[in-house]
Parts: sequence; C-alpha cells; structure tokens
Amino acid sequence: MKNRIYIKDLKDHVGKEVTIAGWVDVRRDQGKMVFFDMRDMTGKAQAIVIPNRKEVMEVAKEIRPEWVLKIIGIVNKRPDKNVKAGILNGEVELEVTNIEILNKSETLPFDITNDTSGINEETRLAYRYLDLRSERMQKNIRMRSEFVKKVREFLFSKMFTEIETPLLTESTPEGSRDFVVPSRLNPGNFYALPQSPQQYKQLLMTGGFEKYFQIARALRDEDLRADRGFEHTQVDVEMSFVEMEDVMNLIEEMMTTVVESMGFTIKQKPFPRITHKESIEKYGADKFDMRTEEEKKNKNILAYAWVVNFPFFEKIDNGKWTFTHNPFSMPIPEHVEWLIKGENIKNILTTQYDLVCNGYESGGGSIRAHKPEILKATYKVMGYSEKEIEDRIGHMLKAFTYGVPPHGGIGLGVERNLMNFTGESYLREVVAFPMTRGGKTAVMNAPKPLEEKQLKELGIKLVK
RNA sequence: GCGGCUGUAGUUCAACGGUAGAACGCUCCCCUGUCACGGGAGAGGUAGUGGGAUCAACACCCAUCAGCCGCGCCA
Repeated sequence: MKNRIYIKDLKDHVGKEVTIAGWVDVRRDQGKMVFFDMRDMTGKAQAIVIPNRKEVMEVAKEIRPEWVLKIIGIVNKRPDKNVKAGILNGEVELEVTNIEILNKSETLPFDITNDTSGINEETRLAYRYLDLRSERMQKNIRMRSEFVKKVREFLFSKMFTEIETPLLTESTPEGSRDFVVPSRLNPGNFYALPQSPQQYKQLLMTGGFEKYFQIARALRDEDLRADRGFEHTQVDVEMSFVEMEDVMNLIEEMMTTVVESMGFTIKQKPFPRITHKESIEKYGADKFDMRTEEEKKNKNILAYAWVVNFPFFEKIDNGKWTFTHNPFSMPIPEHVEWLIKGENIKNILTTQYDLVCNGYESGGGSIRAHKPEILKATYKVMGYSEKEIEDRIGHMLKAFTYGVPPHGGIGLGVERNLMNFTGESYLREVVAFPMTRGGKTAVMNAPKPLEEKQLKELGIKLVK
C-alpha cells in the first residue's frame, strides 16, 4: 500500500496528511461527530470524523468493529483537555479525510478487545484467527518470534550452522509412542515423525559440522496436558569436542544474553547447579521454582538452575533396566567402566544436564556416547540381544566406527520457555494454532477419515 | 485407560421441580469531544444429545458426546 505508515508512528507526523490501514477497534458515534479507534499490528489510535466532512461522515456511520479500512487523514495534536497521557497516541488523533472500506466484517462471535482467557476455549479455537487479534495473543506469539530470533542470532554468532533434519523417519519403539505415516511406495510400511532429532544431529556431528542447531519440531503421541501438546518446538543444539561444562556454559551464556535482551532479570548468575539427589531431597522433584513468593509477583524474574548427576538407569516393572533420560548419553567419566562391564548399574550416573526455570524444565541434554562399545553397552544393560541392538541402532554403531568426534548437546523447549516469559499457565496460549486435549485441530477439522481411494493407495484396510 | 469439573441467548453468567433472566454484544433512534461515551427502544434462547422416574424439568436419575484439569503415559 502506497505511503502507508504504522499507527505507532502517527505522533511523528503531526500536522501532516498520512495513510494508515487496519481494523476498526471500537466505534463511538456522537451523532454529529464520530470517533473510532483504528488498530494495526503496531497499536491503536483514535480517528475522528468532524461534521463538515459530509462524504466521510456517511461512510463513518456505516462502518462497524473489525471492518478493514484504509484511512487518509491529518494527524492533529489533541486539545489539552482531551490528552490521554501515558498511552500510545494519547496526545494525537487522526482527523479523517477519506475512508476506503477494504473489507467488511460480520459481528465477531466473542469480544477480542479484551483479554480472551475468560472465553470458552472451544470457541476460541474454532475462531483462532480472531482470538489471535487480541492483544495478549499478539504479544505471546510475537514474543515467541523474538525469542527464536535472538537464539538464532546468538548461535550464528558462535559459528553454528542451522540444518534441517527429516520429518519422515524411522520408528523407535522405546521412548514415547510414535506418530506414524503410511508409505504409499512401500505398502505395509510406515515412517515415524521424529520424537526428537537426536540421531540425525549426532550423525551431523559425524558428518563434520561440529556446531549444529535447529528450531525443530518434535512429535509424541501421548495424552495431552496443560503444558504438553502432541507437537512442540525445541531449540535443538549439538556440538563436537565438548564436555558437559562446554555445553552448559554456552547455553547459560545464550539464555542470559537472550532473556536479558528481552527485558527479563535473572535471579542468580551464574546459574546454580545442584545434583539430582539434592533436588529430590530438597524439592521432592527434579524441577523446582527457586523464586520467593515476592519474586513470583514480578513477572520479569527468571530463576534458572542446572540439575546434574542423574541416574542413568531405573528398574521397570518386569525387573529390567531402562534409561531415565536418553540412551545415547555417556555416563559420567568415572562410571564408564561400570557401564561397559555392566556392573553397579543402579549407581551409574549420566552426563545429563537439565536446565530448570521457575518450576518448569527449560531444557535438557547430555554428552553422547560416541564410541560404539559404550552405546552398545547401554542397550545390553537394558536387556537387548545382539540382533535387537543391530536392528535398533545398528546404523549408529556403524557410523560411530568412522571417526566420530566426542559430542554433546541440548534441546530447549520453546513453549515451556515461552510460558515462563509470558506467565501463561497453558501451552496453548503460546502456540498459534494449538489442539484440544482430544487431539482436534484449531479451526480445521483434523483428524478425519481418509477417502476410500486414499486408503487403497496406501494399502490400508480399516478394522472395526 | 482412570478420576474430577463443566455444558442455559452471539459472549460471560444467573434463577427456579410448574415451559428462563441480567450484563456486554447486536439492530434502530437521539446526542459536536467521546475514548469500555451516554440516553431511549427492540430483536434474540426450549436449555450438548438420547432415554427414564414425575401430573410437571433446564433443574432429579441413566447413557452418550464435547471441553477442561489431574493420574497413568510422556527416552
């Protein structure tokens, strides 16, 4: 649009004619004069239509909230008695000389000029595109973008390369349940959507990139919670030639740089570190909130801490051992021997480090097993046969025979972090198009049945 | 899979075993300084769905569906 200026910049054009575009926010019809607020992505401003502008007045009488307008007008300083101090454009208003209706709008199903958190969420999700117009949702989604942008900038400044890994990949029976995708070219066979880019990023280390990151989607088919969805985004990082300290220090620097530039205050620097054992003893959990009640009232305080020295394995119902965090992790250096010999299993500690913030897990990672015998030993402890090991991770064991550097990394949950930044209690409030707890998509109508033709192509027969 | 809560007008809620009200929104009228403008008039719901006990239910019971919260699950 030619000559359009943003509403936040109106005050810089006092006395001049400008063009703005946006939505009608609130309309106040005084009879002979009409006021209405215009809203664009940068803010709001009052528009005023005065009596002697007959043609404009005719249009002004017609317009309704949420209509989309292009407006030409003169930016005036408000009369002293009408100045609204402290708010955007509180000192100026736009005297409208022309209104072009770009689009009309039906009356909205709910009020978006106020916080929509009190509105039935089913309705909000059915009309998510309207909900997103509300100030709080705009703020949340924009803050998410800002966070990701700053993380990218930081990592690029540290010589990282952003690399995408496949979405269609191999199913891994251990861990969480996979979302699967049928293969048309290989009937009866299925891809799985990644629960994490774990194996690919380790292969990228094997591939010599040394410093990789990705803003990666991860999918898990497990029941939903207030802070958990089917899909989430993680800042996925992996580095070669590193030990625990290297990764933790880099991530600590990254989070500090990023969140401080976003206006937050970090309670304690450097981040305190405590062992898993201490965490359980002190807080009864492996994540905790170190803020005082007073600090919790201030939305801008982030209390980070590292938790380390997690047990590598735990016993499950059938008496077998399974990993607590990540089977690809390395034990702490002094416990490598135990793992390889398969002894003292319950005492083996892993190099896992979790970043905790305000009661949520901000991220977690580890140094990885980069020698085939160590990774293999982990699977042996878990009771896998040689053949099963080959089936599961044969490709990794093979890759690791070709000079893989020692490496480690971390994944930071974007939504969990945003919940801390925004003070939201629900993951759905920081996702543009979240699902219901029953797995129904916002606005659109998934999941739904496939047509017979599609099923046939995929070689799928439904059973009752 | 389990447990709990919820489902009444467009939205947020209320009342009541005898066929529903308010606020906001919406429509129309009045108003030259409003800014969640104000004033007046009006339209709009048969109660998620199905069944049952009752002379009679939105209200009680059962089932079912949907949503939310938690548990299980979530390397």
